[in-house]
Amino acid sequence: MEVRKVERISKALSDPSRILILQQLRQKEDCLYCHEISDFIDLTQPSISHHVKQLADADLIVVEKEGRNVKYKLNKGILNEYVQFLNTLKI
Amino acid sequence: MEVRKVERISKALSDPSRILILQQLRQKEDCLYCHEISDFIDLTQPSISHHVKQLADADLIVVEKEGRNVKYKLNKGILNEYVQFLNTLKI
DNA sequence: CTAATATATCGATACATTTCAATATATTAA
DNA sequence: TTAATATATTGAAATGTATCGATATATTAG
Repeated sequence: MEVRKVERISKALSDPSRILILQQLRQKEDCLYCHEISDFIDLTQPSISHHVKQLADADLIVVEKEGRNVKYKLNKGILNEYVQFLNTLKI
Repeated sequence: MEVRKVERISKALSDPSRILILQQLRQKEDCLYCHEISDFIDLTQPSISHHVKQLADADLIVVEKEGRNVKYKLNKGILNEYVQFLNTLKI
């Protein structure tokens, strides 16, 4: 994995709201709807949209449109690649 | 691992200079001296000191004084904990 | 087609981070 | 003890990020 990508993923993971979104994604068994996020994050809609974008730009989540709703899934592949990179740092 | 800690480690990992320091640490087989960092990072001494501090505050590196020199080691334990946290996001 | 709903984008402000020059501290050498 | 070396801290400028209100876009409902 390229350093630029590691940077971007790390930055995406460096915010409490975004970590919470990923944790809820796991709890919801990998299928979180956009409008559900405001249930557990006390920020305005544009702010939440911004955080989701960071996660999507880092490829940590996959965005799927369902009519006028948006659904997110965790991209386990990229998380695995990231973990693999971290493991290379441990010799 | 607590979310605050995940945040701090992620932030430490979100900068190219800091990633490079960790990579060189691995190459030097876990024993990098402070003054060696300027060989591969083109920043002033205070900037390098700042980056090293971020890594140390995140517990990613262990700092050891050797006379007037400072030596760094990777903290593999914390990296393992971080990876373990990331794995909990994948169900 | 029009109104309502869901999400994204824009522009501005507040806050955080990076970087540097200058300076401080700590250790060794002379 | 004084000078030299290694690293840390401070303060400031530049840049980046988070947040919000306002607005745009896209989809569905009526």
